[in-house]
Amino acid sequence: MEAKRPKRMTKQRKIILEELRKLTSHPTADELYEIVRARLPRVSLGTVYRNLEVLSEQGDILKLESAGSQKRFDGNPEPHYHIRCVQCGRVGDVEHDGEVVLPSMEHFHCEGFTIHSQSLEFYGLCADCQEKLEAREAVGL
Amino acid sequence: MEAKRPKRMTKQRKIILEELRKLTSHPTADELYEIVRARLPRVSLGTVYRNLEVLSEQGDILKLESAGSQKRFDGNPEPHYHIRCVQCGRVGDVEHDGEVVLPSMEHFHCEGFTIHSQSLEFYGLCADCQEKLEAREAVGL
DNA sequence: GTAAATGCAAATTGTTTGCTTACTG
DNA sequence: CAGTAAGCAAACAATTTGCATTTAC
Repeated sequence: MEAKRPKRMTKQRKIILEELRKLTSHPTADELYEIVRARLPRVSLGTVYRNLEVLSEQGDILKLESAGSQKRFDGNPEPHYHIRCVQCGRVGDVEHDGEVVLPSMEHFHCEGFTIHSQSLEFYGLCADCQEKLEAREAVGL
Repeated sequence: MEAKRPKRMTKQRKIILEELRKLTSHPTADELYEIVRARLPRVSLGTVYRNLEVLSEQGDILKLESAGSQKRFDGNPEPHYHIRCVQCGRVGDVEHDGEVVLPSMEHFHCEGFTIHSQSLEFYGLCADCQEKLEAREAVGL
């Protein structure tokens, strides 16, 4: 049994992580690519994808796959709740007052699956989409 | 303001819905396409996609989205909980004993978003992936 | 020095769309 | 018989991969 070789902290990986940590916007890979390009003009989109994968495997960031067409990434690896705009796919962090008590996992079961975790997910509209919707309604749909 | 024209119940749409209703496996569009082809050899994958879209808009089925991977479809449109295999993406229905009480939505808030709904989602491993994992562990990873 | 990671481009995968023809209501 | 929907193929979008070269350790 061989030891797992260590991952290298390349300049690219470091900058990708730094830039993602600065954001609270849960960017997609290509959004982050555009940002990282300001500091690394020759970086490739493939490198961004590869690094986001490695960083999320290592638990340094979160990969959000819940819905929408593109994956989004969160520089804050601490478990927390997310809301997704059902219109455009944008993701936000959800705050809560007091402690959140989820129903105990023992009460749930599923034939053919081993349940490992559960999460509460929120859906709604982001301010932009909310605004667009109201503008359209004002005209009479 | 015009009335919405009714959707036609074509042979294809009917069979796609019937076959999806028979399944509890939450198939992907191409899995369902293969099944439907047994009854409609000349059906196209595009037709399956278009119909799954229409049927989910009408609330006849559920569209289960997961970013970056394949959409899955559920012939049971009643709200219920799902588990997703973190390895292969397969989806199962989660049963529960007693009533499920989720934390009240008033305790959650998110700057820049209007929260409309919340849902509990489960993650784990399907029997196949669990088995493969155990086989690999037995050899010493 | 060596394996891991990069940049680049091409390949894959899942899904959508344009267009002509067929068929439902 | 009007217009929705089908079939087919080509287009698209997001992500992944192969390979020669560079770089971290």
